[in-house]
Amino acid sequence: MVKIVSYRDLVDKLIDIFCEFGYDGTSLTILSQKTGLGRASLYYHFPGGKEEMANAVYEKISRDFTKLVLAPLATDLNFQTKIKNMLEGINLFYNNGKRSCLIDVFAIGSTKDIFHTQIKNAAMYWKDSLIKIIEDEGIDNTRAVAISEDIIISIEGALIFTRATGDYSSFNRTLEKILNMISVNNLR
Amino acid sequence: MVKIVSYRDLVDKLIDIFCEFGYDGTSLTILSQKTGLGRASLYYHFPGGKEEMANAVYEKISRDFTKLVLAPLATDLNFQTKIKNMLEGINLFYNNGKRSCLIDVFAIGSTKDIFHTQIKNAAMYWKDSLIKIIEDEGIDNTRAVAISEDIIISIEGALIFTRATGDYSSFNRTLEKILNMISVNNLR
DNA sequence: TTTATAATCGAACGATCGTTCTAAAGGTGA
DNA sequence: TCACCTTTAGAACGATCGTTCGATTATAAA
Repeated sequence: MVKIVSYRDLVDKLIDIFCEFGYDGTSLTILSQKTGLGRASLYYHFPGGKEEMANAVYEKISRDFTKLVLAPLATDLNFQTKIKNMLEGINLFYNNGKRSCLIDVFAIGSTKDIFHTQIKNAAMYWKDSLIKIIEDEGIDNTRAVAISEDIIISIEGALIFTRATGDYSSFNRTLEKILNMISVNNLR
Repeated sequence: MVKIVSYRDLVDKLIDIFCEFGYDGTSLTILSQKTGLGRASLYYHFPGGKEEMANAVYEKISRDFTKLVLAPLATDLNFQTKIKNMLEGINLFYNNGKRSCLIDVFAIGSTKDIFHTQIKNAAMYWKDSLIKIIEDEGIDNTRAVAISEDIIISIEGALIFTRATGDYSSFNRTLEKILNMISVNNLR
């Protein structure tokens, strides 16, 4: 096990734990065992307890997603490059499809109500960002909306399919498919 | 609330409950309140307790999926009709995208290890069924695999996206997109 | 070395978990 | 009415939950 030496390491470890067991399935006993910290030590770092740990995890994930996936779309680079960079960000964010649970963990169970609005806003923002840069390529709105949804849906679906089958190659295949699809010739 | 008058109604209700709270998030207190049955009454129907309830739920879902989604692919009808019937089955199975959690509930938390193999097999069988009928249309294997994965991934992704955004229309739009995609002219 | 703060720990708390208990109500055929 | 089986119910069990407690160790500046 990777030794935890900083707060950042601790949050990274919490991400793995919540992903493996889900929020409701993660007990303090599990958290203590997997992090190597005593129960009281966890409460020293997160006085709000389990819920504050989930918040820290969500905020870390949210920052990573913004940096790796959303930020590349807001640059001044050309269209193809922006999409390519976004897909590389997706690959990093989801660790080649191996970390497929990031949304589901918070979309199910006790955390559902807490994070639903934030997840919704993130999805909408992602979609709107894609629509904007596709429209900038001269594509009409209706088609831009369809393409944007298609991109996001393909990525999310590939994550689910990959987790179900254990076949990580299908995740990478999907990312390549998206990259091929968005050559300007294919857009129209 | 719909009154529960039979074992079948009870299992249907359990599906809704597990979908809403997840397996680990569903307590016996919740189960008792939502079904209107006392704790001991639940144990009368499911002596194995919570785990047996989850099994009953999974088996019901599995039967529905086989009947609504897989069976249409194994008929003697023409290709387009088979796909069309499958998509209608998907629409029924997922209730227009409103029941998007059927897989995730069992793929996360304590039930993960129990049902992982079964979920994997179901996904593979679905994919193989699609590959077979696409190859029957004269498409080579490599392309048939890609198309099959694309269909499943689009459906699963649309479910995730729909749950995140609350926009059920994108689910139906995705099903229509698949139907348009699989006209034999577009396949090659 | 002394002192102050940061970080750790396991024991123990009340609450809730899944489960089991005993008993009663409801229904059916004799 | 009676006996019998199905189905119901809530109280109570031990176990585990998330949380808090008092106290000890580690770190670092004085």
